[in-house]
Amino acid sequence: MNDVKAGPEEEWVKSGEVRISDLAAELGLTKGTVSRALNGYEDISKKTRKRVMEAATKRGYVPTTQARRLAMGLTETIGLVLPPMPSQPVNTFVSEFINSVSAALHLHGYDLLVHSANSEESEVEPYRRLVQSRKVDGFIIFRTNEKDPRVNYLLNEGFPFVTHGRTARMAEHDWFDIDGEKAFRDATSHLIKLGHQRIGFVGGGREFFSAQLRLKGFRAMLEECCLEKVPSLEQPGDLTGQGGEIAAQNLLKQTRPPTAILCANDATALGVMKAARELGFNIPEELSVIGYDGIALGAYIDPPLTTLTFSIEESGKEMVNLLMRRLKSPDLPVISKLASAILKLRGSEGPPSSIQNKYMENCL
Amino acid sequence: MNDVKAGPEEEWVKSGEVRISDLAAELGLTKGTVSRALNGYEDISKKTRKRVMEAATKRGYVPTTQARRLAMGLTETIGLVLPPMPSQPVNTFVSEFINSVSAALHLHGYDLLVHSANSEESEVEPYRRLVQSRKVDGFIIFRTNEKDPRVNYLLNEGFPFVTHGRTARMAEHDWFDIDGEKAFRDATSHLIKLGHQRIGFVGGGREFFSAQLRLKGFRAMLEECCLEKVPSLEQPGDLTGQGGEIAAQNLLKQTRPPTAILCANDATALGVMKAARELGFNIPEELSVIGYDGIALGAYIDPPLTTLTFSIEESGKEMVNLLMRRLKSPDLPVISKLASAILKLRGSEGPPSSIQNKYMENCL
DNA sequence: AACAATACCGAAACCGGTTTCGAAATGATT
DNA sequence: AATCATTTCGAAACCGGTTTCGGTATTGTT
Repeated sequence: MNDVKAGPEEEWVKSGEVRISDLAAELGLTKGTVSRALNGYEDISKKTRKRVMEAATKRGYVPTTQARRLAMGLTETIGLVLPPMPSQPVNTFVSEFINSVSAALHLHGYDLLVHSANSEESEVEPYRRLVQSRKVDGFIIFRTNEKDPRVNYLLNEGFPFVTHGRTARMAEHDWFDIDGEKAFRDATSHLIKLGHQRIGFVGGGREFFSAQLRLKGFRAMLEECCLEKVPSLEQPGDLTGQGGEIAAQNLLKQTRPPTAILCANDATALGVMKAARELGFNIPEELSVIGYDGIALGAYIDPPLTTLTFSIEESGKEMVNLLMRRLKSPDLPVISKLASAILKLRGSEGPPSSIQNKYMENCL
Repeated sequence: MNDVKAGPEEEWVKSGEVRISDLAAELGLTKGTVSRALNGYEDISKKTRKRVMEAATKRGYVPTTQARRLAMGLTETIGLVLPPMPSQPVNTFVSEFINSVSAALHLHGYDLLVHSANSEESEVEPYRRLVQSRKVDGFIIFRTNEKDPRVNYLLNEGFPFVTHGRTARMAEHDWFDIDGEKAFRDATSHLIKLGHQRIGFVGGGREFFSAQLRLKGFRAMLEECCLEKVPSLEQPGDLTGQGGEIAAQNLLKQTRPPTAILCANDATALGVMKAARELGFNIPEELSVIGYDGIALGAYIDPPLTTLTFSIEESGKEMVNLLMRRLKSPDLPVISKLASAILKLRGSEGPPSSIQNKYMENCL
């Protein structure tokens, strides 16, 4: 039933072979008229419009995208450049994100062009190429840095884009972000309420703005609860499992190790848990661990990883909305959207062992 | 230094604004001549060619992709349709795959169009749309089923594509695959050599050809080693963590549970490990578990997951090579490439506890 | 010096659509 | 019935390139 019998005398059965001029000739019209009939122009009589549309569906006419786009002067394509993959990609985020962005774009008739970044060349080079060759109408950018060369280039070029994550120039471009500061305030508060007094933090690289904001939220809540800020409990990381391992070793080998560790993402958290196991810390009895990202895998490890999670689907949808708005009216003021993450308790955190918990009454 | 000073009198500074006709006018040539000069035609004198190319680089001329493609009658774009994401996506594979495919395509001057599959419509619908609107020249298909509607459609349409994975019609199309049969023979052999006699298997859905082949390899090695085939030790799965959990419960609640479980992929293996923990089985002392996919996360759980792994980068590269060959000469005979997975020992397997191991001498 | 061969470039068609403009046909008005 | 407004469509330009074909200008041959 899926077969299409294509006799040699009816080669038109094969889809995608009929052009607008064929249709026009068959109907005794010009291609201009056919085009207007199909595109809903008002200066076409109902009768001819009907004739045209029937012939079009009967013959399976679908306009050639390239020609349409050339004529209309737009590509109906959005570019997404994958950042160079870290050697240990725990990136379930990326595929889900691509999926949701692509689906959202499709609703607007747009396509998604995915480009990979060659790590040998400059970060902006792929963007420059795509802009110059006019392959895309706009960009989706994710994993922003505070000072982001991509953002600088595109702003300078006046080329439309939306970022996932804030930047130093966030007042000049549309962006979507998760409120990581609030998220980490929440997570920190949760740990403090459980009784933790010494809480460690493993961040991302200095270049990741979002990681900085998470640290900020962590510090803010500590201060709000009158807990002293201990510099040695704040360790840098690189958002990978390995980075988490190293940071955790630095934390747990201290004479007074923390009773809980907040991690800038789940990959880091997994590294932290690995290091903790190897150093003989039981989780969550002797060490609570909380991650950020909500990767599904976290539910399958032992103990299941408590994490801050957000809807990737929503992220994609919102970003596409922002971008479409920008494309439609380039001169509108920039807008942004901040979504919040929620703390998904799964079991890798709990109250500290009672011995460690002797300063509880310090604060309210 | 990243700034481009664009005075109002030199709007040409902005990239992407100069057309081939502008160049031609400036040089006193026709656009046809300019085009041929830039594209290396032989009927252009060295002198003019030099003039043209210098002017082109000076003015930053880059041909408009859409126009070029329309004129040349090809899209230089390859389509990749993401299968509907399972609710529990442990798909680090997908992003890595997209990345490698995209990078490989770029070397050939091709772009990657990523489309998401709407789960409400037919599986082939996205392909049909992309073919009819002539948005792509070919497809990369992955996660094939034995009877694959997408393959049927494209074969019927005579449209170029390459699959990652075999199908029932693999003699009719180019494909790349990992030798899952051999991989599971190896893994099974490894377990048998460790002393395991009762080995469980958690497969993928019946529809996944690759999962069937893995089962086949498992059975083949059992037979080769004179171990009896126990039907109750072969459990179906669905390549998700949840499926693994359920299957593991079925296996481990038997009166004589297996001492090792082979899983059709890593997500399944994680589910199996979770269920095993909950039922009180220590891994690897009381139960060995082996997965398939080599996801990086497996190294961070406890115990680290032993798995069959292969190079996703190689997969992408090889598939692109096959597809490019096909596009260049559509009438060449179909070819295929089979790569092998290697067993990455990480710690989730070991010898069975001695009590269970009393039938050792049954076989050579 | 006359003629054939070659190098080089212009002209124009083409890819497959969209959109503007004007003219013909139709209908309404007086 | 003549005039005017509307409806409806054809003609042609256009988007920005590529490619074929043919005609000069130049060079090489005898």
